[in-house]
Amino acid sequence: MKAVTFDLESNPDDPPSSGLDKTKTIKEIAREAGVSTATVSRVLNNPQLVKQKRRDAVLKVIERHDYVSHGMAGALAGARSMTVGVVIPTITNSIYAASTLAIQRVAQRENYGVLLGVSDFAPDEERRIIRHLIERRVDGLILTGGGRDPGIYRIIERHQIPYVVTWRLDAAANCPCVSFDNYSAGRLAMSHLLELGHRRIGLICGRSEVNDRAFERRKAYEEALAESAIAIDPSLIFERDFEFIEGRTAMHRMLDNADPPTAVFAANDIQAVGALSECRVAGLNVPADISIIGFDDLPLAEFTAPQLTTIRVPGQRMGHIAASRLLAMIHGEPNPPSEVLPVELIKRESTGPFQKHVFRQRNNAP
Amino acid sequence: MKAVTFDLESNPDDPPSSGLDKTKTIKEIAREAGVSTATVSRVLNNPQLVKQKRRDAVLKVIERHDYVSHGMAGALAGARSMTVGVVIPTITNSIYAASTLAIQRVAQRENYGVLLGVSDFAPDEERRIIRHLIERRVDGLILTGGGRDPGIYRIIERHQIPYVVTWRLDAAANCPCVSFDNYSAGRLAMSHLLELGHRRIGLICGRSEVNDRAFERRKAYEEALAESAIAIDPSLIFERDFEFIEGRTAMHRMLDNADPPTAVFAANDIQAVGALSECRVAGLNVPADISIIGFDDLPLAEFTAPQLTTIRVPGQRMGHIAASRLLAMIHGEPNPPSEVLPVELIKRESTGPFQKHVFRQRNNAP
DNA sequence: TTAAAATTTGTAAGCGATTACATATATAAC
DNA sequence: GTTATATATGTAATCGCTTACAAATTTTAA
Repeated sequence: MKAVTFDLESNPDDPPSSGLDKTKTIKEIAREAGVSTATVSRVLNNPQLVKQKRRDAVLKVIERHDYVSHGMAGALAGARSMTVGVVIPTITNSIYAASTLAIQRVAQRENYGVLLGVSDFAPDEERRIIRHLIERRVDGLILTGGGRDPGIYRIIERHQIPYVVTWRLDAAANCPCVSFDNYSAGRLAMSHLLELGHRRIGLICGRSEVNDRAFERRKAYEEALAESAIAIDPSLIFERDFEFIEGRTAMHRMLDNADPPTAVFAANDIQAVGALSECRVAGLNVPADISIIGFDDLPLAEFTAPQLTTIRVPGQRMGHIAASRLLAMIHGEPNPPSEVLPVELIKRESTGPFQKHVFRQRNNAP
Repeated sequence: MKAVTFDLESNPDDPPSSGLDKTKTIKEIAREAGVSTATVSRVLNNPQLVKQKRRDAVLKVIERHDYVSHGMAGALAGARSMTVGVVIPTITNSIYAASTLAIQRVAQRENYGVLLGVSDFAPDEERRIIRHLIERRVDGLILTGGGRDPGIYRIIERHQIPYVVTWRLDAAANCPCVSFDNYSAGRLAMSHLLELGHRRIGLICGRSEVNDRAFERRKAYEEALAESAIAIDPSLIFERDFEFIEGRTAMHRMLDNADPPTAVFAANDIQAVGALSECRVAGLNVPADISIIGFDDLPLAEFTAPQLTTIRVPGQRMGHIAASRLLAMIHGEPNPPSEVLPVELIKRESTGPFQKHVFRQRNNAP
């Protein structure tokens, strides 16, 4: 306010008294460089259209004033914001780090900025974030996982914003997905356990109502058991938040079971590590007494004691491909088909063959 | 392009043939609701200025069309973008998760959106991100750590964007800092080790040239030793990236030392966990054979084997306070003073008293 | 009932860039 | 040396919104 009043007193033709004055506009840069605003704009966006000599002169002025173009004005006029929005559920653990980083790198290479929103697994928050990103007129959107209110897709589509979904496979979706198949990845984990001879298997996973990845993995668990003619025991299934401590407490209750499992499928590494630590506290030997398999193959998985057997998920590749596809869509190419990437079983130390004798002992102790 | 041509053919007074047509503007909403654009704008930004009845009518139209205001146009006209930018070095590990989440919550409460940039510890990338955020005309900026080119501050200040710095303490900075004192936190860790009787102490930390937190912690390490009249042995100091594996390899080399340390200060929990796992592989008992203290108190620290002794850093509080301060600045309040929060030593299982006998044994083995 | 005050709405001038188009200048072709 | 072609620059309309100000309406006070 004060600054404005002050400005009126000074002659606009006067050179600024000090270097550090108010934000410069393209017009002022143009005047100072003795060119039109169009030329300045071209120097910034299509340098090859401006003669070398003039270009250098303009650049010098730009640098002298630390001029940064007003992106909003640019986006308004030019209709491109040069930004993509990325929405992930959490940064509390590093599950989405690899894919996010890959997205950022690809975007940056093409001079796009990335706006990251963290929904904290809350649908309302995710919706708010998406609206905010649309308001900022991102040129494209990368969403994580599925299972959201279809209204959200409608909004995005109304605004004709290209988007791709990662970490979830939905062949029927009307947008490209870049993912692995959570269901068959879950089956892969279960096969491993089953092949080791385990028949009493517990499950720890995320909340399947708000997390479709958890849902798919749980389904894999249940169907794998069914196909092996093993009854599903609800007292061996725990849906919890993505926290170490939740894995621990779930495991604790699992061990309290009258007939505890000989193996546990923890549908993410975080909970698996929590479960692992609970076993240690309980004096159980993994995998001799009980096998644990995780999911994700976080960097951490290699550094636990014992090292965690898990399912490696192609985080980086998903991010890379999703970003590339999105950029292509932004550039006007037609929607690419969905892409399904392979996962991999990483056998480490936390799973081993079923041994019937060992493990009833502990439970018989006082 | 095609759409534009097409539009010309249709009578602008015609009602749209289907619900799903091109993005609506405030003008169209206004026309359809039978009010002026000013009224629509007020419904969105100052609802109390519009009579109930009319407001409801406008809202109905807005909802029918999933209208989302063009934030860029708004920011251009109104000079507020309702967004704050946050720049952190990494999301690969969860060190900055707590503070970032807290920022997001505070911002959201006041209806601000958060744009998150991840610099991946690269100064150039950080600069690019900051420019991009300025271009998007964020209303405020929260930076992580110090040690960056002063030119960056100049740019931010030229654009008169309020900003605060977290995770680093710099009383002399001309912007508010919200942090703990990395140096004295480092001293706290060292005191713990020293009090346990250790005199041969190794250090694993981040790269002190690009990371001022690492620098401060290293300084604490060196000065603590100096004050205890212990010579600094460069062969016991390892500056590495923030990765588990780096902690492991650093530890490996440390154990190869002709005179290996009896304790290690790992200046972050990630590297500490790496070190821990290397000890296990080497058949060393922590803390009987060697003590390890971490830094940060990640959620993970409680779930390692053994549980990690570490320095608890007030991540969440930093984020909360930083965001609150920033919002106040955005609302025109004068810059608050810097704030220094306390840290805490969390004693768990990975540190224990010096025991001279045990540990030369291993090294004497073939 | 009427004037004054308070509330509600509309009008229209920007905000700071981009870009189609017109114009000016340089290069090429004959 | 012209004329045609290509290149370089400028002019000014435009993007969609906010908001100062003016105008209209309602409420309050006398």
